[in-house]
Amino acid sequence: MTRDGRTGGAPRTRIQQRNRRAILDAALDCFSAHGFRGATLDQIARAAGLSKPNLLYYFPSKDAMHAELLSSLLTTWLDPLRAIDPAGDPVEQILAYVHRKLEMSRDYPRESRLFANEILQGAPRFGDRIGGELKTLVDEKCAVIAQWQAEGRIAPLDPHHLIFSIWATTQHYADFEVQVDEILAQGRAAQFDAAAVFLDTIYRRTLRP
Amino acid sequence: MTRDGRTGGAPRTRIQQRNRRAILDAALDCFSAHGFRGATLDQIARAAGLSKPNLLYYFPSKDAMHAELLSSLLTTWLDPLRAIDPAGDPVEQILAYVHRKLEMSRDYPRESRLFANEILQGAPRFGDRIGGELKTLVDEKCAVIAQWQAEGRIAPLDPHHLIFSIWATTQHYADFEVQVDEILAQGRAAQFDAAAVFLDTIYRRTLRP
DNA sequence: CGTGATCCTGACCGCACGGTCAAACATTTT
DNA sequence: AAAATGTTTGACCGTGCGGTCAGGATCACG
Repeated sequence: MTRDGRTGGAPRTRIQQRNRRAILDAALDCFSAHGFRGATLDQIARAAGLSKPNLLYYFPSKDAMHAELLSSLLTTWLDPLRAIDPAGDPVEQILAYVHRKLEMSRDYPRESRLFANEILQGAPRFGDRIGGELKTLVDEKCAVIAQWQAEGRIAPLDPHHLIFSIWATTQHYADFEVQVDEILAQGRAAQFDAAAVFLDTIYRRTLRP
Repeated sequence: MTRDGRTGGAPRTRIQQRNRRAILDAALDCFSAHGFRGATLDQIARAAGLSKPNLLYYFPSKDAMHAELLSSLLTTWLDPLRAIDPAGDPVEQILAYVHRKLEMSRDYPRESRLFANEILQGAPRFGDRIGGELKTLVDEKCAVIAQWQAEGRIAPLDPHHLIFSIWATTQHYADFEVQVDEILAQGRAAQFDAAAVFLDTIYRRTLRP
């Protein structure tokens, strides 16, 4: 037994790296598609091409896999917001944020759904992370937006609700993918191109001072 | 044994009405909070104040409860969209739709989350209903919106994505309630008032020809 | 009051789940 | 080549799940 419980502990061997990666990828598939309780270890094991006990050789428990996924997700998930530059052009900064978020929905729909599943069910295993760094970052960026508004550089709008609307409209394409697919009879690429045009338009109109 | 499997079958006695109601209400609580697999019959039974076998006296299975909830949900869920009047004023019609949807998120958050849970996980027990009446209705209303645009009465925007954005922004307040609560430090009523103002503003700006 | 229909429950069943473990297998080190 | 370390697995365990059933309690009604 070599596994330590530490989340960030650098895996020593190549085989550990490969297997941990495979497990987390399979777990992401299952958790995002069926929720935490809906996903089973056997399912994850099969998807990862490993046996169930072998999964538990690399991770102490099902919760541990889920926790690691969520934990490593939050950071990258907030990066686009973090990248909003107070020194940049207000409208372009916010629009760039919209586009980055939309691209994340296109390129990482599983991560979006994992997140959505967790929040939907009351964030039972996420808890303080939301009230913590997320709220801090959001409040910080809202202050920037409020400042821009005070300078008359974008239209006055409740910054928090503006951010909510950006989250909602962009993540919708990942979280509700089956619905979107069913209603739009076209390929994913075309869907996202059209969505980009649409969101660009409405936020440009919305933000114009 | 008196129960027939029919979904619309009118319950004969008062006690049947009361208990079926209580069960469906408890089931809605559980399913919306934990997803289909996450909810257990014992949990639902406790919430309904009945014993587990008694639940299965009124419903043949857990799936049946879930199916009945979803089935009776879809109709009322689409009513606000159905109410869009081609003969009315375009901007006001669409804004009224936005407000109705937002009110549904405020007044029926459990239903919204039940729906979200189902779609998120690929609509495994919903299936053709989406491709059926939902798509039909949406396409119909999109045609109305396209007509309005052709007449120059509202701004040209992809109608499907417009509807997606309305769904996303309004349902967000129900589906991601814990996140919204955590970030906004205020009561629910104030949240929804602010959201109404915000959405009214952005869609007014967006739709103006 | 009696009697048939309806309503309710404790005890139980089979199964699948998360997790354990001892032992086999593989790889590296000495 | 053998010892030590690291990796994998089949078999197993306890629990909680959805669901069943025989029979008891309760009700509606003649």
